[in-house]
Amino acid sequence: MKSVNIPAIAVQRLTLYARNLALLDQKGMEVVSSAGLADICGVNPAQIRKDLGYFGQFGIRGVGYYVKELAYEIRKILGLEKEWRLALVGVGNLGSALLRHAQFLDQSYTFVAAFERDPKRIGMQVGQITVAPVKALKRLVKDKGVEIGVIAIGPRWAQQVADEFVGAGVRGILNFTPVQLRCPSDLHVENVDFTRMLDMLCYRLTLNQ
Amino acid sequence: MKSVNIPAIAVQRLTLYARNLALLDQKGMEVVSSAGLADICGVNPAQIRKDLGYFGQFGIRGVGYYVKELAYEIRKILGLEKEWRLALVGVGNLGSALLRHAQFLDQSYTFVAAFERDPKRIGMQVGQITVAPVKALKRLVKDKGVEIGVIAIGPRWAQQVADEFVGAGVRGILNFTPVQLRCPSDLHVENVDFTRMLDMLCYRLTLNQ
DNA sequence: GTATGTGAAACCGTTCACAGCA
DNA sequence: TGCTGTGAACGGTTTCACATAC
Repeated sequence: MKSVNIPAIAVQRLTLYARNLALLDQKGMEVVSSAGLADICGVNPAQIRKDLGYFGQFGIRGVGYYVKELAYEIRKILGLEKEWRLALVGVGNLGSALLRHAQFLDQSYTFVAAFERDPKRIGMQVGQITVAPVKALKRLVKDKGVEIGVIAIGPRWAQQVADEFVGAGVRGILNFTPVQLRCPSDLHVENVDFTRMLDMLCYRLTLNQ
Repeated sequence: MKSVNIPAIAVQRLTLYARNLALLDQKGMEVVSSAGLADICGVNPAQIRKDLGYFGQFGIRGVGYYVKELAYEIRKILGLEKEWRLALVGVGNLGSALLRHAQFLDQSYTFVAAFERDPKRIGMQVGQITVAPVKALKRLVKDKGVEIGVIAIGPRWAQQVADEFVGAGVRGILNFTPVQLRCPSDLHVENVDFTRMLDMLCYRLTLNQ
């Protein structure tokens, strides 16, 4: 790995390459060139080579990249060759969908706890998990070694739940609310705000009439 | 509006400003400076002024921006001062959450139809909407003047559903599957892929030990 | 005095083009 | 020969700095 600062956008594309390499592997393709992968991903071939170049040399000149090998290397770069323990707050429609399908999406992610404010939902069984009260968050997060907190509630209590997660010692938060969380700088937050995506879609539709 | 090409990333930030201006308005704040808004949004003050500069002059020198007025102007720029009609495919956990809360999130968006492949779900009432079979998509999308299609199903049939939407004449797609849709270039697609967000979070956590 | 609007400068990311290697 | 890896050129975005206006 080089000492230059790696742009976040390059890492973002790495996740894109990972997805498409997994698909190519499923289809039985063994080797792919930067041009081939670039075509599938909708980017410039040189960009793929540059992005990979931040982390090492994974190809063979005159040949290309071995699909399985490159897929593995990227997963290793992204830190997906370990199991990440997640905890969810908010077992509504969205939260339930996450609980049920997380294992499906990637072997690396496992929900080990789920919390709710609504007393009616506490004790519910969703997938493998029993829904606990938010009061129990700090203890369970510590006991179960949760590393990533997922917030899938309405915007109103989002900040408070984030604070709870911080207090309990999680290192990252995946935030599904449209709220910008105020968090210590050593905590990593990724926001999934589809309402802003929708707004951008409308802008583009409005531009072209 | 100026004739220079407006960077997509500037529009993305516009949606951020819109969110925070709405919050400031709710709190009763009447005027805000680019420095004040920048602090809240976590960007550089000059960037806000530049971004706004692409679309016109909205501030008063020596004073700042009127919160309500700027919020309105940005909504107008984004094309949110009209009602957008959406149709959903996939009334699972995620889809149900969208149907129930869309009106909540912004007055501009209304779901006018919802579709399912699963016969068990057809005929279900979710919010104001009766779930219809995918077979009826083309007719209903045309009859109800749907402009934006929302795909919230598993990855397997995502491309096929996208093709249906294209055939039915929608102009934009909000895609919640991790599949990269192949669509005609005049159709606008926005992807909401939280699995990639999660991967990026893991990368950052892995970097800092 | 204060904060916007905007050219100019600095910075960063993308693409080119080719040396290097299988 | 063919494709990777990478310095250099290019283009675009961010930030600075100040003239301008309230």
